[in-house]
Amino acid sequence: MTDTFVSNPSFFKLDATLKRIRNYWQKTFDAHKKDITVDQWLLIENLYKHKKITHNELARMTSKDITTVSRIIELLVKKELVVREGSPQDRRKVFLQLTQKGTDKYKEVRPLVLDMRKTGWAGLTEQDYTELTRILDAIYNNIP
Amino acid sequence: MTDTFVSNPSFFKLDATLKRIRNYWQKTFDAHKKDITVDQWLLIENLYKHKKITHNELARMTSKDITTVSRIIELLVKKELVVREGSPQDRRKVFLQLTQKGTDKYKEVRPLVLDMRKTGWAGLTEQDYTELTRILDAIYNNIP
DNA sequence: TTATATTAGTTGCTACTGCAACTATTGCTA
DNA sequence: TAGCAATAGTTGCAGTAGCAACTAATATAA
Repeated sequence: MTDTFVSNPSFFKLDATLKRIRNYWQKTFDAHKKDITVDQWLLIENLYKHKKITHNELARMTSKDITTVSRIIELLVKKELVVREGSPQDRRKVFLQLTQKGTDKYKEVRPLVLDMRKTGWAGLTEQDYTELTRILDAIYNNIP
Repeated sequence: MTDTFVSNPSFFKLDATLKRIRNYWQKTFDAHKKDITVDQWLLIENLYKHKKITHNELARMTSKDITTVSRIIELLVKKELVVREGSPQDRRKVFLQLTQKGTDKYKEVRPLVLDMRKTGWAGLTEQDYTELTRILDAIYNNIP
């Protein structure tokens, strides 16, 4: 591997791309008055798929710090999109669930997200997707 | 492009990989007592390369908001790694430059960064790098 | 069974992000 | 040249990120 190669700013490119996507998503949510942030959406999406999970599990699934999840959930509870429910078996645990309003929000926002993903991948192939996944996974797993 | 494909969480994978890299870099900086954050490093790196630029130019180069750059620079000035110098030609502009201490910091930290890049790319080829760049650029340019 | 370790979650703190509103300065145009 | 638009930068605000220290509850080991 050449030195030029190693010096190249892949970190920067990842960061720039992600920011661009995040920005686009947020602007689209705002334009459609969805009253939601990108990260709030990510939590809702996972809660929809897994129905009833704890802060910890949600944190692992979303690659977020438990602290961060706890605070985003706080906001979602205030918006009445999520309810917290203590576990009777283990009183340390708190189960999270979408409310009806939360489920409705999911169904409202999901089409926007699908559209935006299509936009982002325009002109790219499934092969490209596989490659991207492979390379990102490799980098991820290289890091101690 | 299939629906399964579009539903796949590429955003999430990008985010997770970037967080992992960022975390690894920060922990390495801390372990070597470099007293610097990853984003502070990115600004220093660009100031080293471009010597004398404004907040605006630095923001464009790093894909950061001018606001963010302004505040990170504030911290770097406090650490005496950067000096601000008003432009006599255009009194709205402020030129930024590394101090000697800032230049020293750059030279101190740079080897760590090169090592970490090598670690991240272990087992991957230049071809992989080219592919990643191509795909990320395509996504970036697809976004309106 | 008591002491200790582990686990779940919250709170405090510092830093990065991005929008909106603001000041100061410069450029452009009627 | 007066008036307005554009540009550079800062400040206020809300949200995300992650570490450290904390509480509460559960699990484990002497």
